[in-house]
Amino acid sequence: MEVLLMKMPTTDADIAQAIACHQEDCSPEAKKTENRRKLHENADLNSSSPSHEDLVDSKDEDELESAKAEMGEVMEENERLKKMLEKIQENYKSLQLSFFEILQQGAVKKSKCSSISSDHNDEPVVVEPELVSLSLGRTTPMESVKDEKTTSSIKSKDDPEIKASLTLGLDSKFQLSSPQKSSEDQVKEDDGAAETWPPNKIQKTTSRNGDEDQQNHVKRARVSVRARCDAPTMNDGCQWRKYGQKISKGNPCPRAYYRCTVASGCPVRKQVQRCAEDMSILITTYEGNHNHPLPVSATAMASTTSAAASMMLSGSSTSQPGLNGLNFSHHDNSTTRQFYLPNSTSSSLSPTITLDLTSSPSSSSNYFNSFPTSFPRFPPTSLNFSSSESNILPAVWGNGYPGYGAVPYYQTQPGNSILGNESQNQIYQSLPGNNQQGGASQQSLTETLTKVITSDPSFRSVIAAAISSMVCNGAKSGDQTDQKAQHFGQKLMQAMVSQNEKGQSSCSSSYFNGLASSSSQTGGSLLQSSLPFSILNSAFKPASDDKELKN
DNA sequence: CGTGTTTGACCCGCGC
DNA sequence: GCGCGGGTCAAACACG
Repeated sequence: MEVLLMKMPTTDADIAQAIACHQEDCSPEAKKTENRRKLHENADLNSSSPSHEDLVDSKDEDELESAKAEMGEVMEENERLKKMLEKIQENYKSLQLSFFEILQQGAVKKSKCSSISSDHNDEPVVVEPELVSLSLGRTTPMESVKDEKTTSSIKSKDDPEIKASLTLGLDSKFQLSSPQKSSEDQVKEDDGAAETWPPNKIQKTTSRNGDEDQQNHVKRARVSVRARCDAPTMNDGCQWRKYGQKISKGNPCPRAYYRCTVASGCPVRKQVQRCAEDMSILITTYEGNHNHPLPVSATAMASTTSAAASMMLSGSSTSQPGLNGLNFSHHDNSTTRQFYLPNSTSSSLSPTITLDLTSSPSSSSNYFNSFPTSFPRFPPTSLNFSSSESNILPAVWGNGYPGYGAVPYYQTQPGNSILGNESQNQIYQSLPGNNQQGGASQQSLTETLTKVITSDPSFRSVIAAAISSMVCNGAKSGDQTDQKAQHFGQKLMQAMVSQNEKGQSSCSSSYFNGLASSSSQTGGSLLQSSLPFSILNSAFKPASDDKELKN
């Protein structure tokens, strides 16, 4: 029986438990439940081999002893929890102190700058101290030294409470930064959304300086979706009109060009091409954002692409090189080549993110990869949501991260993105510094995963949408792996919610509570029946998430 | 007849 | 400057 119980946890359950056990060795609650389970097993074992004599007495004794043992353990747990609470309080106080200290520094700097500087650069002066004060370790270069001192003096970065606060700070930064966007940027965003294709021609006429160039890069963000599909195109819910076909070099299969016909003037285009190495894999590359309401059936993919694009763009524009000592390690070309749009001029100019919904064994080992590219600014990024392997979580999460150019935070807002640009920053932040090399423990990986997902709305929506895509496909095909994926998604959510309820700050748990509750408000989402995600809410209403976060 | 697809021509960026 | 390759256009065609 015990053997059965030991084997009972499927890989999905293991994953869920691995996520739940992200703090220290394992969270107290998890230990408690584990102890209870063991006690229960003992009781079951005893009861499963009943002797006719002394059955009642031995049972009573066992119960008594087990009850005593349980009480002792519970008391131990209680003590441990008390210590943890004290620790959290201490950390909170020191954080608060450093927070006010930084605020004061910011105020001093502000007064200095306002007295010195002329009137035209007021805005950065106002913005910067706020960003610094709330970033808690992620600062502009100007403040990095001071901030490093303050944060390092508080506690080591490995402290989960600190990390939670860090996430909170980043979200706060995100929230604050949004209203700081100048009206000019807002106009640019609107232009980007209402842009009519072809953008290339617009680019020709408008590309004069770096800012506009960046805007164009933003407009041309691409999301590539790899999925196994027998049909000529993937049914993503949108209406498309084919406007061209070309045989690209290096691939015998022709590439088809489609544009969205749901609304006239919609700038969204997609390219559909079969993978040269595996004809059953359909590579669909989306470009642009829809400027019209989408049918419900199309929201999943649209949210995926939008969130993924904005995630990558935000990361590329705001991350700092060598952050937390992380560097990208280049993957073997043999495993990454398939993700490229081969020799695509546009792909080399455009940031491209790949959502891998296939079950290709060659790609199942990387779930957040970055690839070497000839264009250093926007390296193609891959999110792999392979559903065939049950060991989806322990996979290595990106052995490194690209050294994007450092760009001041307040200068870069994705043109058509409704999402914040914190995504990748948080991913960088959450990743345990040097543990990424080879022997990273599963614990740290799952911890990283959890933190990233819980702290980032856009990334969350990417995962939500991607999983939903798998679930939807599974519903059609009845594939067992997709059912696994669905199960995994539910486990993932449950694990994260429970984990957040336990040890972490209220930040993440309320995040997910809000997320779970918001899914009921969305209405009509394909996800609702299968997953407690809300694509629309998570992808397009980050502000509401942050409100939840505050509460 | 309206809508969508096909396909050759054209444009443009990039590398040599 | 030239060639190559990706992306787009638009006339011709197919289909309901």
